[in-house]
Amino acid sequence: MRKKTIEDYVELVYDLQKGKKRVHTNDIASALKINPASVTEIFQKLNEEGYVNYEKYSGATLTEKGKKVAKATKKRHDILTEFLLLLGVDKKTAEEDACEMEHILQPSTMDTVIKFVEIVKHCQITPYWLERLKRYVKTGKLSKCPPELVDACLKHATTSK
Amino acid sequence: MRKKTIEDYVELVYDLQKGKKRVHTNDIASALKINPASVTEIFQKLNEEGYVNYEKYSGATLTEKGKKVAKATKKRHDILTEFLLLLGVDKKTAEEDACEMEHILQPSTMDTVIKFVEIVKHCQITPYWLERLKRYVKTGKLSKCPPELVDACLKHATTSK
DNA sequence: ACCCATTTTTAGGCATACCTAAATATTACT
DNA sequence: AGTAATATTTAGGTATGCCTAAAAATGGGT
Repeated sequence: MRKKTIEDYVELVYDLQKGKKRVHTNDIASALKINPASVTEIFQKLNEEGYVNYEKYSGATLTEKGKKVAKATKKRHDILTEFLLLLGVDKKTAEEDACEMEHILQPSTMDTVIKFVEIVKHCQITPYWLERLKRYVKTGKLSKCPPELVDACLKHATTSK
Repeated sequence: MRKKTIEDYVELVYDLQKGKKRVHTNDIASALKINPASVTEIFQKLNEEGYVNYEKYSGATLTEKGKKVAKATKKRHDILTEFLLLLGVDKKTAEEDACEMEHILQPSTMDTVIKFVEIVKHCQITPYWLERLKRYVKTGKLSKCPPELVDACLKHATTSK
């Protein structure tokens, strides 16, 4: 199975598993609007590859391996969504694009994104130029950066080398 | 054909077309390290769908439609690479991840990325906190943001509302 | 405990994007 | 121009992730 397929399904099983013991083919099928028969096949393969414990007619639960993948994928998803939101992407689009990005970005890129989000979130304020970016994205108008601010940044940029 | 497949092949034809009249199945095959026979099939389908002019034994050229797709894809690719480089992702990884992202990001997300790159590039200096991010990515150590800078930003953030 | 509705699986099919082996076209050389 | 080497295509095959239709298992109501 493709990485994307494994991660997508395992993540969904993880979400649907909350509040119930086992996830049934129908749960996945209706969530994804695909045929239950297709989910049966997927479950069989996920079972073979050790991501779920699946038994005929009684649904599936995640194995430790599956849980690990699900949590990692979900974490990437959440961080990427937050990242896109910070940049000014609207919520729906951020969710959707994060859903694709979570499968393709390499670890070192994810690490960079994580640190980006971390820095911005731990700032006492939203960085000025991020606000500028959001305004630009929303209105299409780009304001000029105040010279005093450039100077202030410049001072720190050079002193830190 | 899948969007990704069309874009990837058309983009490659575009690159290989430079300096020669027609792109042959072998050119693509050796670039992608796949079997020439597979490229024949792809060319036939791209031809049917109007992205290339393909004729047996004589290779393919891009149609206007194909050129348009190739240029747009390439542009997205370049901007995404630049974006990731700005964040501190290393060159090789940036190229590779851009290559995947170029097919999945929605137009509004791409627009945001474009504006991000634009703002940072048109800054007289590299924004201070972007430098901080790069240092953090590289060294794993996160320096504290100088209070004066926070104050300066804060002033502009509030006055601009 | 039995029957009927619902859920789930099985079996067989399809498109995509790849493969190998064999056939055929092109080209380059003498 | 004929032939050998190379390039390209055809034919047939594979795995993936979906489908439909039909068979089989499950479970709730009386």
